[in-house]
Amino acid sequence: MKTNKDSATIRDVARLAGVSVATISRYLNNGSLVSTETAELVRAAMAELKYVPHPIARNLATKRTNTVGLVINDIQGEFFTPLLDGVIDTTESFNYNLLIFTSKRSSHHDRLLLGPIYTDGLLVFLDSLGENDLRELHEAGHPIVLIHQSAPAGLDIPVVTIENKRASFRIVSHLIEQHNRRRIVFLQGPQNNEDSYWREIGYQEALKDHGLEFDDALISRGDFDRFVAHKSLQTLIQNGVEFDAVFSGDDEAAIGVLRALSEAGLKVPQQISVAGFDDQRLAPFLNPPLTTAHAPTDQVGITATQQLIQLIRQEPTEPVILLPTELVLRSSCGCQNPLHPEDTVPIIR
Amino acid sequence: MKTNKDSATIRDVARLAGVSVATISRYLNNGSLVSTETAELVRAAMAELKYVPHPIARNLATKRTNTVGLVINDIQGEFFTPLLDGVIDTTESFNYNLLIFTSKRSSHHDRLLLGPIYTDGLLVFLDSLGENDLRELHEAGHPIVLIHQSAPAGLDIPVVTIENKRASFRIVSHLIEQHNRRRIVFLQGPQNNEDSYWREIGYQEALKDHGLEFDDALISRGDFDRFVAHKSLQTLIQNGVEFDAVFSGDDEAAIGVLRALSEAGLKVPQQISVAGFDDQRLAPFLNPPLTTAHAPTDQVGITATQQLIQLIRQEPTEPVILLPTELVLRSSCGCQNPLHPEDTVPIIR
DNA sequence: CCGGTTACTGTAACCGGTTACATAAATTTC
DNA sequence: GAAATTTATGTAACCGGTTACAGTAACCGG
Repeated sequence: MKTNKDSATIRDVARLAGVSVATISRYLNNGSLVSTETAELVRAAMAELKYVPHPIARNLATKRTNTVGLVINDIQGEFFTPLLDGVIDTTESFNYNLLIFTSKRSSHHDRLLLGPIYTDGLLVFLDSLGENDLRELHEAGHPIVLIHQSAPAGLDIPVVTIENKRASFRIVSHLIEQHNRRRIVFLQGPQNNEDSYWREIGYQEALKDHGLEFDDALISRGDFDRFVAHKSLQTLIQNGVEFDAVFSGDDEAAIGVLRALSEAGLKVPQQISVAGFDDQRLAPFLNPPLTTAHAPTDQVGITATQQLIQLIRQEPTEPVILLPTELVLRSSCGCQNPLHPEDTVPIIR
Repeated sequence: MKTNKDSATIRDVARLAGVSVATISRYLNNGSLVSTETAELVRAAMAELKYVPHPIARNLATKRTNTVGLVINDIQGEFFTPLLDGVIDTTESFNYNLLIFTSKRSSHHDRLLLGPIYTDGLLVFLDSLGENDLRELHEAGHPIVLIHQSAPAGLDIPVVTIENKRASFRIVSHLIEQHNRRRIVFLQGPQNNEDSYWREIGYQEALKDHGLEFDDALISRGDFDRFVAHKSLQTLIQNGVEFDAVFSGDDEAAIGVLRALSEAGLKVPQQISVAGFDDQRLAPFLNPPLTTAHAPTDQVGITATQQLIQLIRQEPTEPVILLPTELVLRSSCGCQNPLHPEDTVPIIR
């Protein structure tokens, strides 16, 4: 509509300033290459024309895009928002753009090849990318940082995730030491989920450390899903398996656990202690409020993005970063008096 | 590392196929322009070289980017995930990329000018963009769709939002008709928030429709914030204002309301009915489970993106789309028996 | 005063596509 | 069978930047 439909180009500026386009470009990219007087001319011309360099033309010429890509397949889920929040904060403060790729549809190979062209580097969440794609991108020299997933054998791709094992160890130890629990159910996450793997290791180590023997019958599937966890617990109860606590693998599964226990008439925490993992937004609102481990998901986003930018800039990076998790004691383990009505309507996370 | 460091260009393909670059380009963009035999040659050459067109070069030449931008300032908040989910689904199915802009930092004017170059169109959420920026972009002919915010006077920018007034009317009518409430508190959202504005109108119309008179003393601020709502309700109670229900404006504020009522020893829903708006993930987990209106946020994302793509393609669009909201009756209004323990550990949203 | 730096600047090729225009062959029209 | 049209293709300019290379002027040391 307006006359500024096509904005000024570098050649317009050059003409107005009476210099060559190379000089404008130099002024833009490294001011020190231009004399003070010329710089002033250029500045004036740019201002007059309201010149803004065309980033796409620049991308094409430099083969840099100033954009990082986030590859993720499941947008749902509580952790996504804080993760993205951290990523955005960091990309913004380094003046990078953020492009989101999801691999819901199997258009993988079309889009993946686009990735390296549209972005200077990729943040890859969980198993959003298969090993082959990962290997291919990495070997093509494209910077990648993995989130909540370790690198396939032989690929030195930096990883950022959370300290699952230690937190899991502490949760289980807490149930044993403070609440005198002896038969603690563990619900596994989805197949091949690394978070779940380490949580299970932490669980086992805590048992061992306290002289409790590992009982296979206490291990069941939760899939980080309330329905699956609900079903698993029902089965456990029906089969008459004895237990006095449930470590549900994550908070989402804890919802199903609490439900199943409630339906079976089992009191939490009086009869059964329950603990989750993640400290999702709704954890304090469960009944009773859920004891869990706080996963610093926003920090994961921040740290992973920082690592990626360092990688892009060819600065040194850490091969593996484990961010510390923090125990959050609420009522479901038995720590606080769950009869206080206020506890069920918390105002603070 | 590998030999494919620099991938094949259109000229490589042209050489191998023994045709001109223009022919390759034509084959790529409109197959019907090249003869069947030539097409076969081109196809073979492309396959042999594993040729993939360089999207950025294409962007530069065509001035189209196949990318839509989402401008949003608050990543936090429950509604963001479903919104984004809808946007991603839709951009993916139309083969568009998605670029996220946030305007946390006031680097507005640097980045905004980038917007139109990096993207073919913008989804603008709430008040992420000031009226001036909006006007400027719109007048420069850049496609925009507004989400949860109506267009500034004189700008015919399509809008997608939810049907606040009707849902609000139904909630309040429900409290009056089914639960015989007469003095219903309404907590306003943040200043100038349009959702809140229409919810308040709906509230007033429902009162009027049922012959109840509007009482200024029952209106207070909630700001869609649990702390603000908590404080407001405390004040109301201290001042001895009589009321028998609270419509908290949104679910987040309802948390503070429930807390304040619980602290004051007021029973929900026996003495006071409470209703929220949005149907956030945690609404069923509040105590008692919250009666609210379900906001179809994922649909908002889908619809807005569809509108934007239509706008980009110069197809006709709707000036305003109001998506229907749905009443979700739980216990906090008095509808279900809140003493059933299962109700406080729901397994279904 | 002369060869060697240093500081600026311009020319022009290049990044990898698209597309207006021109041309030649094939087809249709009368 | 000539003119008009259609179909297929090539040539080269263009999108808007960057940058290798070359050239000129000023500066420096001996």
